[in-house]
Amino acid sequence: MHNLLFVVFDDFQLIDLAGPLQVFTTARLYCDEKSPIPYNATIASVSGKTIATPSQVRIETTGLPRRLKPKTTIVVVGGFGMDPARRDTKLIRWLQTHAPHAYRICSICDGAFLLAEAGLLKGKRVATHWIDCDRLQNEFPDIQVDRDSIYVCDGNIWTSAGASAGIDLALAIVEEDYSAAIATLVARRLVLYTKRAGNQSQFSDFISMAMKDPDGVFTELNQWVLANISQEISVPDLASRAGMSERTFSRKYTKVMGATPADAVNRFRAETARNHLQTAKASLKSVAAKCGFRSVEHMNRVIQKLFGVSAKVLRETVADSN
DNA sequence: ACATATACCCGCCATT
DNA sequence: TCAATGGCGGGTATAT
Repeated sequence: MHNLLFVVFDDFQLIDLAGPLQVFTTARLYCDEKSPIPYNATIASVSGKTIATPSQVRIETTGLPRRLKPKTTIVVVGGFGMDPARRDTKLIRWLQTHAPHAYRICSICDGAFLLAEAGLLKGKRVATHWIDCDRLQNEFPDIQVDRDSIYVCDGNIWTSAGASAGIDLALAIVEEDYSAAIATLVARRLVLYTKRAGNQSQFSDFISMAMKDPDGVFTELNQWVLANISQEISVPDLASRAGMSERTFSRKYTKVMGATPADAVNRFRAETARNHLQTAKASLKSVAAKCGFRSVEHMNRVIQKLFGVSAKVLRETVADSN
C-alpha cells in the first residue's frame, strides 16, 4: 500500500487536491484483493486546523507529521495562497527535513515554487503552470523549467502544470505503482477524455476501445497485454491465454477488435509509447524498452506507420495543455 | 541498404 | 446440413 500526504495551506486551489485524490480513490475499484486499499491519503497543513479555500469549501487537516510513513508520496498543492505559504518558514523547513525521505515528491500547478523554495528541485526538470514558467525559471535558474509538458517526472520528483494536469499526473502515478491497465480503467471510469489542446489525447483511442470491448470477451486479455506491454508477446501465447487454438483465437480476436492480434499488440505498444513520449522526458531508448519494442528502430517504424510521423516529431508535437 | 529468417495471417479443408 | 473449430501450409510482411 502507498501512503499519500497532501500538503495544503490557506487559500490553496481545491482542485489540486480534489482532482488527484479522486483518481487515487477511484483506483480502489480496480485493485485486486492483495491491496484492497491501494492508497491511504492524509491531508496535512502547518496549523493542522480547518483550511479555507477560495472556493468556499473548507478542508479538515492534520498537522504535518514528524515522521513519514513508509512509501509516502508527498503532494504539494498550489493556489492563491502559494506566495504566503512560500514565506512560511515552518512549512519550508518541514519540506527540507522530510521530503528527502519521501518515496516520491509531487507538486501541482504553482506548488512547484514551494518545492523550489525548499531547494528540492535543483538540477531537476520541472513543470508548472504556464503563467508561472518565466517566474519560476528566473527565480530559480538552476532548475530546468519544461514549458511544454503536462507533467514531468524526473527521478522521484513529479511536477505538473495546470490544475487538471494534476489528474494526469495522478493517473501516471497509478500506472507506475500498479499498471497501465488500471490507470486506463480509472480514466474511463471518471470519464476523463483527456482531449488535449492540439488534439493530443493521452489515453489513446485503441487502448480505450480495447478496455470497453462491448462483449467483454477480450477485455481481460487486453488488460493483461497492457500490464505486460514491456514483455515480448506472441500470438500463440495470447491464444493459449485465451484458451483457444491459434486459428480460432485469431479469427475471433480480429472480428471483435477490428485488428489482428499482432497488430493490436503493436498498437498498444505504439500508443503507450506516444503517451510516454508526450509526457515524461525519458530517452527514446528507454521508452522503446518500456513499451516492449526490441529497439528504437523498431519503435520508430511502428510509430511511423501508425501515426505518420517519427517518434521524435511525435514528442515535439506535444501541445500546451493549459 | 539488402538479404535472410521468421512470425503472422488467412484460405482451405477435415473434424466436431 | 449448418456452424464453429482447429490443423496445415504457403504467401507475405516485417525484423534483424
